[in-house]
Formats: sequence, C-alpha cells, structure tokens
Amino acid sequence: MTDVRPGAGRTPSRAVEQALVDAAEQVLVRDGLGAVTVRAVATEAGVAPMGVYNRFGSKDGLISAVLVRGFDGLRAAVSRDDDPDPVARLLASGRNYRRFALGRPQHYGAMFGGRPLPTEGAEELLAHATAAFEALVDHVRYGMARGALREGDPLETAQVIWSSVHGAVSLELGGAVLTPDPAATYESLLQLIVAGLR
Amino acid sequence: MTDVRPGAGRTPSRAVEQALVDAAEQVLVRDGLGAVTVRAVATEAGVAPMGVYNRFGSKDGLISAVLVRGFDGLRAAVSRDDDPDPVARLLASGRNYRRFALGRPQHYGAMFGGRPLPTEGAEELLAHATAAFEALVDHVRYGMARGALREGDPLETAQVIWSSVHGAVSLELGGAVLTPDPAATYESLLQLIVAGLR
DNA sequence: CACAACAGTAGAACGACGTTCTATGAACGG
DNA sequence: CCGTTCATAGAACGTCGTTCTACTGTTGTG
Repeated sequence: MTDVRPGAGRTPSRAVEQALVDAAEQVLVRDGLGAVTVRAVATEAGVAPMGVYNRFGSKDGLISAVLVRGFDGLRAAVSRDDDPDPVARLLASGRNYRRFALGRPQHYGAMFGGRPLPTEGAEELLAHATAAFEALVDHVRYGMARGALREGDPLETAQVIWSSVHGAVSLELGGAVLTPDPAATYESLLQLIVAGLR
Repeated sequence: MTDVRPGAGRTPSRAVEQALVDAAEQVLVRDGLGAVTVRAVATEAGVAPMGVYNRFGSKDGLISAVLVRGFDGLRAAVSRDDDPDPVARLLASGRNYRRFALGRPQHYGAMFGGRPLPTEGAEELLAHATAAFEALVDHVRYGMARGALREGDPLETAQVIWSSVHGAVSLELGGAVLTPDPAATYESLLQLIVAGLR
C-alpha cells in the first residue's frame, strides 16, 4: 500500500483517494446513507473535508466511487454461478441478486434508492451499472441459444427479469413484503419468471 | 372549505393544516422532493415554519400526510377497473399502476423511494398503503375464485405481482429501462405474469 | 544552490436546512 | 371582565454541503 506517484511525480497521494472511498463505504455500511457526510467521512479517513473536493469534486463524486464498487459487486454476484443448465443458471443468478441486496442493503439502497444518481462521475457509474445488467443479458442469451428460453429480444427479456427481482428485493429492503416468508415468496417469483419464459 | 372547529371550539384552524398539505404537495410536484423544505412549504402556504411543527410534529409528519394522499390515489388507480373478466381486470390494474406512477412520479418516488419512510404518522401511512395493496389482493382472490388464476395463497401471489410491477415502474422512473419502448416492455412483463399465474 | 510557481492542505466562513426557543397576541372558562 | 392557554411569528442553534483564505511542502529553472 501507500503506492504513491504512479505515473509522474504528480499526484502526491492517491492513497488519500482510496482512504476516502474506504471511509465512505465504512460509514455507509455502519451508519447508513444519511450519516455519510463530508465531515464524517473526512474524519474517518483522517483528512480534512477539503480532501473530498480536491479528489472527487463533490460529495456526489465520492459517493459515485462507492457505488461503482457496489455495481461491481452486483455484477460479480450475478455472474458468480455458471451452471451449464440455462434455467439453473438464471435461478442461481436471481438468488445471488437477492443475497447481494440483503447482504449490502445500504449499498443497494444507495444504488437504486430512487433519488437522482450523483451527477459527478455519472458516466463511469452508468458504465459499471450497465456491465452488471449485461451479465444478466448474457444469461438470457445463453438460455435462448440453448432453447431453454422462448425466443425473443434478450434485452427486453432481461429487463423484465431485472424489473421483477429488483422490485422484490427493493420492497423487501423497504419492509414492504407482507408475506410471512420473504425467501419463499422470492422463490415463487423466480419460478413464475422461468415458467413464463419457457 | 375553511371548515374550522369541527368538534369543540378547540383547534382554531384546521384550514391551516389543509393549506400546508396542499402547499407541500404543490412544491413536491413542481420542484421535487428535495425542494420540499419546511420554510418553502410554510411560505407557499402563507404560514410561519412553526406551523408545520404545531400541526404535524415534524417535517416527516407533513410528508406523511402528503404520502397518505399518494397511497389513496394509488389504491384508486388500482381499483378503478372492475372488468368482469379476472385476467382483464388484473391487466387493467397493472396498467393503471404504471399510469399512476408515471403521472405522479414525485409522489411515487417519495412513497417508495427507498429512504426510510417518515416515522411521524407511520401507522396511518401504513394503513393507507396496506389498503392499496389489499385492492390488489382482492383482484387476485377474484381471479382464483373464478378459476382464472391458479390456486394459491392470494397474499403471496399479490406480493409477487406487486414486486414485479413496482420494480418495473421504479426502474422506469429512475431512467434504468434500457429497452427502446418501455411501454411495450411493461406489457411483456404483465403478460409474463398472467401467463405464469394461469 | 537559491528562488519563483504551484498543487494540496487545514481551518474558518457562508448560506440553507431541520428544529427549538422566546415573546406576543388572540381566544376561551370563570 | 380578567387570567390562562395555546398557536403564532421571528430569532436562534447546530449541522449540512460547499467555498474562501492562508499556509506549507515540493518542483522545475536560473
């Protein structure tokens, strides 16, 4: 660590940048999105609040950096299983999606919380989010190629699947799942999806 | 209007209460949730900021009152159609759900935006939200009773439907629908649901 | 080796937010 | 008619995101 000056002697401490993102993520997980203030993060990272503006331009820029990690984690979760059976792969992907959201609820809420995404670093954020979605599209293409899923526009099918699973975990995180066993209800949803797509 | 003093001579002006909720709703629709500040709403209503605390206890209490209207509107939208054909009724309900969300995006975002719902007046809010959900459960029961939907727990089935449609409109409001025709994609989702439930 | 130029820091400061405090005024019960 | 009560208005408090103002340590050049 402390790998200072990567290219030229410029940029004396990219380590500070890393420390700030780590601190922001730590505060996010520990105290929630509302507690992620510039002052709190800077203190946690052992830096002055100005550091956030020097490195990320704004608070949104810093949060974007955290969310990039979140979308990368989501993509990893969705891509984790590569069962040769297309339907099994899709189901595993759906279950991993929920596992990710429930395991990193603060991340998920910040990523999809409805409030306008940070404008600072929005393009990078969009790229990482799209990459996660593309992993799902790949699973759909795989299923269609193997004849396990009805033919159709893979993008549209993936969007439909994403809508469903996102809605389910979103409601669950918001405490709006009224059934006694949310896991079982989620499983019903997955089964309904694959049944409708076959 | 200006129906002052309902019961006893106490409560000098419930009209102020109404004016505050109206003002809050107006600011919400016009400028978004972020612009709904105590000062802005009080100014819009022609009242001092303290009025919010006298009448609603906190900013959250005021927002709760606005969201109660939102949930009532959602319930009305979902219950609007009562086509005798169960599947047609369910489809109409789903389309009305999306129409409501797209027509009142600020309301929908505040109702389901992921951020913890206001604690002030949470019980009343929950009651109105549950009433909206119950309208959907009723449609499911109706469909099962007529044999148009596979038998099962109506609550769980309704929850699955809600998850899907909520996810779809939530992503659409967030600009995360990547298909060229969101309306068509939503229609695919509805068809997939009814196909899976038959 | 000296020295101007500069990037990055710390800390105070600004406006706006939610909320609370203080004093004022108008409506009630006796 | 007066004393009490309660909603009001407006100032004030602490915190937020952000900006401003010095200052410091380093860098490239004579």
